[in-house]
Amino acid sequence: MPKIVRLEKRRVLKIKPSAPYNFDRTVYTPSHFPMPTEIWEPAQLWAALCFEGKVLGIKLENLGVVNKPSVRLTFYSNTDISDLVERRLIKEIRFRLRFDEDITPFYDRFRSDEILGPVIKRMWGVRKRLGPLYELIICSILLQNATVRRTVQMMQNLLDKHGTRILLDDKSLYAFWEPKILADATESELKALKVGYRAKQLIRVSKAFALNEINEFELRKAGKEKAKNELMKIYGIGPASADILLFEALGYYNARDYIPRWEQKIFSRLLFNLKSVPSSVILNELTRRYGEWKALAFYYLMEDLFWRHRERKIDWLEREILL
DNA sequence: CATCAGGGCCCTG
DNA sequence: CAGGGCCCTGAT
Repeated sequence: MPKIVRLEKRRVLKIKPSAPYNFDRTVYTPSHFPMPTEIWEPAQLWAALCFEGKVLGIKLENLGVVNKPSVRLTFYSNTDISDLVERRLIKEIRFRLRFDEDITPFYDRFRSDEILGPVIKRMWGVRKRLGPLYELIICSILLQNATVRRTVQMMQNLLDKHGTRILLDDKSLYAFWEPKILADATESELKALKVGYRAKQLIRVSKAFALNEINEFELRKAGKEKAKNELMKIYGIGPASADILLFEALGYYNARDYIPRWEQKIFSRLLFNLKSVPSSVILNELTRRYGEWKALAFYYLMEDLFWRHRERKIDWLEREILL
């Protein structure tokens, strides 16, 4: 059982993101499996994070509208946070939530694309939020060769054992452990949490982070090819996971060179209105249409589909993908 | 009951 | 560069 911590409110501030900014569709991604590190409700997001070794809670509230965005940010913690750490934290949150990004070049270019155009209208102001590299690496390892259901279970087991459960308002959520914790764990200890052969990978990647052999901030500056190279050196990270990380942690909007089976089925429909098109053909079409924006375009298409499905069930998606 | 695939990756030949 | 094995679980 994890230690449970109730955090105290520390600081509130207001941020004005550049317009357009679609709060709900940026902070919540219905195609992703739910992470116990955060809870979303319309216009609100609660999140737990481990930042510079401290367990923190944050709450984001949407006070504006897409074309006149405004966000209230509240920090919670139990330890003192220096002004310097706080400034870095705010900077990091601005960065991850893409508050200051100009998304309009993407819209200008694809507004009249027959497939992406209508999607852009519905997804107006959506940014690709970036996630913490270490957490995303753990996620991608847990996703491999597993059903989503099992991935969720492995994640829960790990967080129950090694994470910190925090309470914010009436919400209960989990902050990740520091890499050092898993770096010092034994394989059999982790296997008890039902992660199977992934135990070895989890330990090795955690060691690399604990020893600062992988540094998220360095990788952000490294450039795409170098970053990809470094990521693929990690035991347990191959081409599929590297794509995810380049896009979701480092923000490369063209990082999409691999299509897993379940996404292949979806994009056969979205791009060709067919049941099964080879992934190589999908990839070529994606590149032909969207070039350097192909990963972001892919993301827009995918999330739009799942938002539509949320609002009004899409039969084939339910039947063929979500069982 | 057994068998198998599931949102890959590593290792071997 | 093709193919087997990997931990576990729920589906068949």
